[in-house]
Amino acid sequence: MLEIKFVRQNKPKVQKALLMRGETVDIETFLNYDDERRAVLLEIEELRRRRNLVSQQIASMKKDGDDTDALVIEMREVSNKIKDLDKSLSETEEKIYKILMELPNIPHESVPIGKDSSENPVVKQFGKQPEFEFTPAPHWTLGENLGILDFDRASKIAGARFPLYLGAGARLERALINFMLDVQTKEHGYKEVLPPFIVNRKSMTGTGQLPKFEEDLFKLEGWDYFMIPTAEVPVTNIHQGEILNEDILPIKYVAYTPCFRSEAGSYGKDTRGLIRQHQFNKVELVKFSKPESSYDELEKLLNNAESILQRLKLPYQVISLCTGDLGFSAAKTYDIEVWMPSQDVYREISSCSNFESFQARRADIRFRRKGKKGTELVHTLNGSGLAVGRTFAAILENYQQADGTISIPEVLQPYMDCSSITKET
RNA sequence: GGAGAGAUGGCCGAGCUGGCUGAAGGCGCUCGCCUGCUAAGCGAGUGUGGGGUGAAAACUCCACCGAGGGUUCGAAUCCCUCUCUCUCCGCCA
Repeated sequence: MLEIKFVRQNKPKVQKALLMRGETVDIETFLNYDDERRAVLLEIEELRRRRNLVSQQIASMKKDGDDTDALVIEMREVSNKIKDLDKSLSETEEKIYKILMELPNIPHESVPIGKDSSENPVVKQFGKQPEFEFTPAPHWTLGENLGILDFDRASKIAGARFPLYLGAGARLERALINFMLDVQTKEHGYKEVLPPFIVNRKSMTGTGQLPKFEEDLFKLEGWDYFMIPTAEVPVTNIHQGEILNEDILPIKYVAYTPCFRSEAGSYGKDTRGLIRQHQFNKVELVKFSKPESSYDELEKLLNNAESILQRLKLPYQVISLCTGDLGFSAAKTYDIEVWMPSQDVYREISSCSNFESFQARRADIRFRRKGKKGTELVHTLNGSGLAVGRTFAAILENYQQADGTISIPEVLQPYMDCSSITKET
């Protein structure tokens, strides 16, 4: 959410930002509602002031035994007037709120301008793409042949787009989760949290999934509860409505959670394999930062996420999302894309964003500076560190051998108790 | 599922027979003072949001005592609905 005052005072800037995002929102109408709101507010406040004054007068007159009937009658009318105006005010505010909640964040000045994902520049690359003396198989073929993935049975249990890991596959998934958590907690100073996987409407609104993107979520029948699409939601909302102490910033959390997404509108895309599932595992990094250091924190967060791929020796590249491809709540986003040999393409495996005060304003997360009065909104950031299912897929594909077995990256071997996955493991 | 108790400022905690209570007191924090009796004492200050005037400092107004309604000239205080927390019973793990 943007601040209404900011929109009022920076109309050209907001309009330009929306245009660069390819959004069409009528700021003019919005600001007219705001004018209307303030005009009515002024009137209401004047009436309230008068009522407050006279009410006190009535109190003291009663104490003296004076007759107050005339004043009481007059105030009865004033109160009715206030009630009417209040109603019209809340109607106007409703309209303003609706627009405000669906207004996306302003991109940071360093975000490249572009219309869609085809214009996202690559900002760095790491690792060498493996060369195979055979045609590399896709991970679903490898996984099914080894008996560690079973999509047929998964669809029997739940349906399309659900994973079933078996044996060494289940162990590899768990090894990855533990490895990622260990690196982030032991080496990068993140605090591990294990949050609820179901959240209420307020939390979803706080991080920006609602009200605009309800169709992307799984909602619980008969409850105003939603399955989390990412740990970002419960973890960012840990500090919802709080005023934080300056000296505990930045706060760094890492959380493993399953994630649930309806994937509405993605029919026909990535129909095979682990890339696009209704349920997948993710280790998420979340930060709360002071405004002046949030972009430094974004770079560090990105590096922390990258370090997982570096240790797994998986080739990847980092792209900076351009204005037209930026997510609703983000001011700036880097995507990390891992090399997928079977498709000869880099696939998104992490998304690291700075939301600045956009989420903090919605979720009401502030901090207080020492020796200064008043509070300020914190900046929130998050990034995958990493999407586990996609990491699993990348390992299968990049580490596949001619005989269809998978060698295990060295750093994972202590977690796996083996150095390769064969049919026998 | 049944019975009861509660929700007040950064925190703790009064007020709840309606009217100088935006809210006592304490803690914390900030600034200043003092200091031979040392994690002390003294003094002052210290909520949030919104509006108006102003270049700004500032001044001023309105709202906020879990949320939303109601009663009333006037509500933290009375009534209703909802949410959450706690205790006891039942049930399940």
